[in-house]
Amino acid sequence: MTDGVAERSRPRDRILETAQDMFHKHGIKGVGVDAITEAAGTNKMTLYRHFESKDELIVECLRATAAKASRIWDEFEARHPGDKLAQLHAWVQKASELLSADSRGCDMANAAVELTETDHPARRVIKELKEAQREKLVALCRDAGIGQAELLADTLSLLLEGARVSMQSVGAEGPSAQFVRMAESLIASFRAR
Amino acid sequence: MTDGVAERSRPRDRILETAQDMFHKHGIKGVGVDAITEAAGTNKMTLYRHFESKDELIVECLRATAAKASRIWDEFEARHPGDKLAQLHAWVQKASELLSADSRGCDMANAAVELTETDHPARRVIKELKEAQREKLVALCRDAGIGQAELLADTLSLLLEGARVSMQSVGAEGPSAQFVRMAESLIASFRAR
DNA sequence: GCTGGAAGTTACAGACCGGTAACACCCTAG
DNA sequence: CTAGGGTGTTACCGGTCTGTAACTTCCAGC
Repeated sequence: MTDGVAERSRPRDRILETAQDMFHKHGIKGVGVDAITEAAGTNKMTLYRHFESKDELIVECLRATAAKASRIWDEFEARHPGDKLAQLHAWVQKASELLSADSRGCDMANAAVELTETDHPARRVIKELKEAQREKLVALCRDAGIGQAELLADTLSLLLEGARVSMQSVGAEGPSAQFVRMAESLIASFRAR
Repeated sequence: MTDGVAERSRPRDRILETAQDMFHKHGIKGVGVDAITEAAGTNKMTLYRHFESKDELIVECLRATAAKASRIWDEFEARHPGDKLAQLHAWVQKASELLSADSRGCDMANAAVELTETDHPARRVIKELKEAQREKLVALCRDAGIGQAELLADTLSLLLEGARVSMQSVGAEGPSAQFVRMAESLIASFRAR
């Protein structure tokens, strides 16, 4: 039973992809390595030949998520070359898509909640990605000609972060449903200053 | 070793209080019942005489958290009787205090992240509390004479929720540091309409 | 002082966890 | 054909998890 994600590709890739999916759906502590390897159509030994521990697998999953996120930013630039304001609106649009599905929120944020040990290796990756995202959004706001770029970027960040976690508590019909409206009106308001 | 929280009081209360504290610090799945009872200066049998399962203990902890939260709202009314706008500012102030400590965020939201089973008994409690909080904040905004009360309340909710989870990813010096500024300027902006 | 119930103690069941050892297998590169 | 690396299989280790059984101890109310 190769189960879903697991076509014929290299075991390492299958494990990584399956782990990302299962961590997202069931939480990191809610999934054992046995379950991952079984769903990936392989076995525990193979996992431990490619990853030296579950913690390292977690880190690698988060890195993969970070790489995916990075690609989205390239897409903004590719679709609206030079037009930073359009890219900012594209960011809002993309963010709202994350809220429409029944997604379980941001893998990074969720991992930060689950992995309470302050020295867990995953914490570095989480912090790095979140800071990179912040810098990108600040740059986008600044280059779009907005005065208080940092403040707008941080506000938008918190709104999205809040919307993604709120969905998990009260569902998509809660406060997160108003995200686009909030974000767009904020942008308009900052532009008017 | 009665350890911190556990003075001489009824075992049930000690267990409840200790569990709340440990769940908050180490996460729900990161703490076993043995560790809780030991820290509470009692033993596992006593725990299972008062709570029929760990899941029920979790639910009871969240209910206690909800009760605490409810008391805070009474405090707003007591300190600024009738003055809804002052109460709204008190809410912002209180919210910011939650961000200054090295707290691990909102127990409800964290539980929603950790307990991925959609039919987990705790989910009802989480949703109920979050919806109650939302209604209270909406009422506060409306009674403070703000036009788009729901939208302001939802925006403030998402900002706080986002700030509390952002702290866990990037620390208190990240975007969450600007929470008060964002909230106050939002309130001012909504009042001006 | 006696009694009854709450609390503590010890031991255990059964499952699952992360991680490893030893060995058989297959498939491809030379 | 052959050699060797990647993979699969089975069994296991030691630890931890929730939850229970059987028994003892303590203490307050009568």
